[in-house]
Amino acid sequence: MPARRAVPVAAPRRPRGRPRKTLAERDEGNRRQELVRAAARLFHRQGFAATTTRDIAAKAGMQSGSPFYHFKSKSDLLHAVMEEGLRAAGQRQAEALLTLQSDGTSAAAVAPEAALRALIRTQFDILLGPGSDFVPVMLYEWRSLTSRQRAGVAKLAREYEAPWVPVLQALRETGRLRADVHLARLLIFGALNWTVQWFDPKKGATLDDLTDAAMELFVHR
Amino acid sequence: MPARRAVPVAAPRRPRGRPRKTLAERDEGNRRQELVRAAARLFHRQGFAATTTRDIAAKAGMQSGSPFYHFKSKSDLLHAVMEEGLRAAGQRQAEALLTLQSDGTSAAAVAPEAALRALIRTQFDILLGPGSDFVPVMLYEWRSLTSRQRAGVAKLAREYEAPWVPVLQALRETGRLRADVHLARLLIFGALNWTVQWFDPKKGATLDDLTDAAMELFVHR
DNA sequence: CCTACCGATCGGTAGG
DNA sequence: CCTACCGATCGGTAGG
Repeated sequence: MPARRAVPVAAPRRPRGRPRKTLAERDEGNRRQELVRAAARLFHRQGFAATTTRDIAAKAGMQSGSPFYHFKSKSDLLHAVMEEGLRAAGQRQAEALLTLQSDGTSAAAVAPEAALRALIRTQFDILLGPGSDFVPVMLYEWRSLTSRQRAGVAKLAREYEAPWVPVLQALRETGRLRADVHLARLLIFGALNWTVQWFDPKKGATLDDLTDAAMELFVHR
Repeated sequence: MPARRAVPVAAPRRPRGRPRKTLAERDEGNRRQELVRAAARLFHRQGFAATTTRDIAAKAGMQSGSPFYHFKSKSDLLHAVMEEGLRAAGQRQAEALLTLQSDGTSAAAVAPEAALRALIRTQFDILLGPGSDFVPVMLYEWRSLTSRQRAGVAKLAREYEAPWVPVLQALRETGRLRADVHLARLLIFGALNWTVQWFDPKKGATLDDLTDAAMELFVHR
């Protein structure tokens, strides 16, 4: 048998195609998420412009340049915070509405009022509950997005807002709401969103108290 | 007659005491006010952190270092914007309430509802009417004050808010409001303050429309 | 993801 | 109030 031609020695064989993730690579998604979480908290507490990418890196345990390995720009980080916030919010809202339909109470009569209560309670949880940095950042920092990013976020926000309209419409038809439905929705959202500015759980009121007060304020007897 | 001793020639006689203001000096207050106005508009449009003192100087027709002749720091300028906003707002509110008392309608019955309408309408004017940059800046940028400045602004804000409570209390006693008075006031303020985020006069609704919608939403029949 | 760095910008000041 | 400037900070990048 002739000596085989020398072939370039291949590196130790590795499986073809997409490599199985090593431990470090599997971490990658987590590191990215840690950055988003750190950014959400800092943007919420200090505002976007007053937060440096160095602050965020430090909070995620990285060096100053490292966020830019995961995100093209500071504004992309802000965008990621908002998208994550709206995604989670939409999911929670959908779950709340589903629970409502399957809880067995006779739909027709109680429905719109119970639905509004569920929507409001969910909104308070998103705005003020544990881990609630993402949506407040969206509410108070959307000016800092590029206009292209802003358009995308606005679309997600409209999807989140959509389920409120038929509920308010139904309440209006039963005389429990007098105002124009669209203006009412905007005013109600303002009342809820503004709680981010003043609500302090240490002062005694709970999110349920807040929900009761809101229902009493908006829904007529 | 002996020659008089030479006396140092005095500069052209000027009146004693506080000098009459020259044109340039009379301008000084105006220049300061121009800075505050320019700052209010820019802080409102871009946010405090995203506005540079150079932006403000340029808008007031000055060089980059000149704002610091009038204000010790950027944060002092912000503080001046807020104090001016609250001062003007308090004055307008007081006028609105006075007009109410002297318009001749029999007080007892209509009073609380008419009073709430006047308060809301005034608030919309302050937030959305012509020249309405100052109070929105206060609402959305108070975090950027030093804690000492914040305490002063908070005190003025409490004075502005005070007249709302007895009005809401009276409405509650006549059954036109069901919610707790203090929570109701906070929720109502949120609904009004949030209009800064979405109200667009070009979309057809007027401040009177907004006032009607708010009254219909909050005041039960 | 770190190291080392750049270019730009910013609040603020001295001196007139 | 302008001129001229400083020191610090910041978003972002090259190269490994």
